Amino acid sequence: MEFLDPEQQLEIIKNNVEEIIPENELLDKLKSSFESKTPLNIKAGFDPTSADLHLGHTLLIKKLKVFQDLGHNICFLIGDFTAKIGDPTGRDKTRPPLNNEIIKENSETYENQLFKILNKNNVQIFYNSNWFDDFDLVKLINLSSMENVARLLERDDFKKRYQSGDSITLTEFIYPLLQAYDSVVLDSDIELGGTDQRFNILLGRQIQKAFQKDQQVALFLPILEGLDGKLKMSKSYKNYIGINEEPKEIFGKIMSISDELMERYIQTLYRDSMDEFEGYQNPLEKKKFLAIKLITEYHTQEMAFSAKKDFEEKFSKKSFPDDIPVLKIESESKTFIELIEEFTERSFSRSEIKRLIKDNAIQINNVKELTLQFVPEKNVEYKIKIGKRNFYKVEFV
RNA sequence: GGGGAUAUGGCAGAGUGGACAAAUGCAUCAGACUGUAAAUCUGACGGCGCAAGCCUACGGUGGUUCGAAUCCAUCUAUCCCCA
Repeated sequence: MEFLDPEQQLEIIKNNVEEIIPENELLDKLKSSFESKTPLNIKAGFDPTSADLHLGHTLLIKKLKVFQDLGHNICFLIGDFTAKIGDPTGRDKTRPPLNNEIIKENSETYENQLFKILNKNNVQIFYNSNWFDDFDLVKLINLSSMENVARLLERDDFKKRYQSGDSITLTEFIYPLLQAYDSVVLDSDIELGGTDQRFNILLGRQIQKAFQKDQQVALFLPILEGLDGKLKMSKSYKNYIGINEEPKEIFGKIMSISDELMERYIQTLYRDSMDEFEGYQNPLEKKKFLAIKLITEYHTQEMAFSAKKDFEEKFSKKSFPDDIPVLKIESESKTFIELIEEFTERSFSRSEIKRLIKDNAIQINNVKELTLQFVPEKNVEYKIKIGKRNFYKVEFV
């Protein structure tokens, strides 16, 4: 395998990266890899705490792609064991542990999502249960002796929790050590992670040294904000866009972010192709373009445009979509509320339905002024819209 | 092991015997407006009832009281201090 000149590689790698620690070591590694014609091991780890990889993860995976294209070896670590403990990073509470089945299911979905971005070449996937499932106490104690409590407590998230009197369990202290040990097993040369992974990844260097291994270089990528514009994008905050999500959903979610947040998304997600966005003065058009670009990346361009069309029909023109199946509902001696309950499959409580009616949020065939006493005619197809996003076609029999 | 503090709705956080389905903020939902599922404004926001009202809810259980989120007992959980 022929490698690019190390200096050139470094230039490419540095793009859209927050920080590299230490940068000169990275160059050294690239140089020796170049001379010996052996690829570097690039580690990135994910805990399978959810089934979806989301846009936040893609920043990292795209960077892996960069390394892959440069000919290096990608070590994708699925933390199926560590997921059971829960990464305390950025937490203000102890994370609830996950059970084995969920972890297993999630792990399986990761691989195919991963290869939406990466090629299969030079990618190795590791599960850390392989070495942690029978990790014995002696080893654990030995590992624990390599770090001290004072340093752990200096970590910002632990410090805050400690000072405000919240609980920190001993297992959470162990987590960073395990992540660090992964680097030992994988002979990691470079570990990628969000800036919030600073502590964990740097601890990897320390532990590798203690095991008399070469130390990895830490490479930090920007953190993507969640849809709320406050917290980081994460499944557990329910503020994410998953790359496996329906195009319509992705489109909608993008349209729902604030104009301000859109700018920040463009900057973090498309820092390399900012110029494509420059032609758009109008925030509406810009947002649509962002949505199309994203959907095209993880689905197809065709789907992206159809999602756009769908959005415009539904929300701009407020027209009723065609592709809604007609539900047949037995309406004999049922009240309006009971009928709504039935065709919405109880997505609303009765009190909610009443409120919606009161707020004029339910419209039937474009009529909004409804009362609880409304009695539909039989054998007629009704177009029913509840709120902005729920459409039903119902025929009462 | 000893002493102390705390536990409230999706989250944060008031309330310390009746006026409490429980202030306020965030989140959520809806309406108006709009070039946006943006911003802004308005309203709703436990369940059941057309309604009067009823039921469930302030960590669990059991009491005191006409009446308890509020008082007492006990249990549980978390935190702090001492050892």
